[in-house]
Parts: sequence; C-alpha cells; structure tokens
Amino acid sequence: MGRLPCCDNIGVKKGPWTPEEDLILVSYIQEHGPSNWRCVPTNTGLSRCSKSCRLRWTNYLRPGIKRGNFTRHEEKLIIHLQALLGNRWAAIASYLPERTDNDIKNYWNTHLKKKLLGKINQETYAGGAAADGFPVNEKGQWERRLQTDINMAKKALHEALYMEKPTFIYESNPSSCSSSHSSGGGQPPPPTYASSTENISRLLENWMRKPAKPLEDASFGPANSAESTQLSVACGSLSSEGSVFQVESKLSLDPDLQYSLIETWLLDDNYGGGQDSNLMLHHLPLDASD
DNA sequence: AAGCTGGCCAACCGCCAACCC
DNA sequence: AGGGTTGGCGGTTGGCCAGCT
Repeated sequence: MGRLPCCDNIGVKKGPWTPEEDLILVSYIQEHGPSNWRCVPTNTGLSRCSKSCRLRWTNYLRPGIKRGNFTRHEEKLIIHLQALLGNRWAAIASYLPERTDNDIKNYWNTHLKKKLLGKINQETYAGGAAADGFPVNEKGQWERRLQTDINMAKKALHEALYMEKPTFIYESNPSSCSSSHSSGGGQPPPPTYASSTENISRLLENWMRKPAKPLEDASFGPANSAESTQLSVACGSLSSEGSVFQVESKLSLDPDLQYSLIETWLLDDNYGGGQDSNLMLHHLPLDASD
C-alpha cells in the first residue's frame, strides 16, 4: 500500500508564509513546544499542512538561526564536511548549529559548488601544476589550499570506506599527548592515537558508521556512546588559514573529558599533504572510569 | 521601457526510518 | 508482529529579483 499524503491537499495553502501565519505558528509553539505537528494546523487554524508548519519552524522561525552571508570559516568548514560526508546536509548542519541544512544545501548548490568547479576548470585550463599535484595559482593561495584539503579528505574517505578490515590498530605514544588531563581518581589508561595513514582510515571507517554528533556533544564520531570504542575523530587539514583550528574551536570540548585532546599531525605524501596541509586526528577517550 | 535570462532561496515533494498502537 | 503514522532528510521546483539586451 502506498504511503498516504501528509494532508489531503484540500483547502491547504501553499507558497510563501505571511507574517501573520508566522506569528500564529510561533505563538503556538511557544506555548506548546515543537512537537505533535499533526495537531498544529488544527489547533492554530492555519491552512497549512503539518509538514509545512514543521519546515517553516525548523528552517526559518526556530530561534538561534543565523541568517545572512556565510563567513569564510563556515564556508571552509562546509567544504571540508561535504568532502567527508557527501550531501548529508543534516549531518553537516549539526556542526554548524546556527545554520539549517536547507541553508547549507542552498549555499553549497548556489555558491560553493560553482566556485569549486570554476576553480578546477580554471586550473585545468591554466595547465600548470605544482609539486603537490595542484596547479599553481598565484592569486588564490587559500583556494589552492582548499582544493588540497578537499582532495585529501576525499582520499581519506575513500580509504575509510573501502578498507577490508574494520579492526583498529592503535599505537600508544603518550609523549605526543598535548595533555591538560588532570582529573583526580584512578589513573586513566594511556592515551592512544593514530600515527599512520592506515590507522587514520580505520578510525574514519568507524566514524562513518555512526551518525554525526551535534556540536553540543562536543565531539565528532562515535564518542559518547557506551558501546563505542570511545574514540572521537576529527579529520581535516591544517593550513595557515587555520581551517582545522576553526573546526576544533567550534567543538567546545567538554571540560569533563578524562583526557585532553590528543593531536597528531601527519605529514604524509600518500594523502597529498603538502607543506600547507596535514591530516589531523583527534582521539579522546571520554570516560576512563569504565 | 519592456522583455529576457540567470541567480538565489524558501518551500514543496517524495522517500524512508523510527515510532506508535 | 505488523501496519499505519509521523518526522527527518535530500532533491527539486518555482517565484522573485537584479542585471542585461
């Protein structure tokens, strides 16, 4: 049996929302909260289907939504995440809590995709190529780095997805821990971190199997999950523009974390990392008491 | 000034997984 | 357990607007 429509479409208004409708919807949600959307049209008298009400709220009326131009950092973060996650706009939006998935999707389709394609075409026709495999572009250094980042992330993702064995291999190297860990109680196990491209791809594999965590959870990947491997992985690249630092700073790491963030910078030609970019992994066991 | 074109973006559509009874 | 319902998600559409001819 086919799926029934969310509404019978009879007497249901479509098209742009009016300020009056917005007001009615906001007032109702303020009182009752954003739940049970099916009742919203009936209870408010709005001639809209429940789905339309929900979309209007989540994409436009919900508090905390930032509108207007995307910052350069947001732009770079989206490009990073799109390369890693693909068109999973909701997952990407979870890392930019002030932006809606619809906004990000629109911005990608109307600005970034075009921009990147244009960049690639321009460089293809220019014909030049630097030692790191990307064409030389004197004008746009940051764009070049961006392209390096994308290439690197795609490579990591590809390996992460097609690795045969999901087994993790870790190497322990506490000396590399930029530790600020100082919680009392039992001695936590020594931190481990990935120190090879093979490990990175396996870390990423596990990450890709889990839904992305929102920023409020202060971590990427499978962390915060009791049955998880208690790892948190962030992948990106470092450049003088600080794109990964931006990712990191946006994470607002939980002060209760048992360990401080461990960073390993890898300079590995296999990942196409030039002097400007590196693959960075964060591995943070969240709860050493278990 | 009028018509045309392309860009932008809010909103819609349809699929799907989770949830509920 | 299974079918119906709901909410979430990604792709697409269509209307508005600015710039161009």
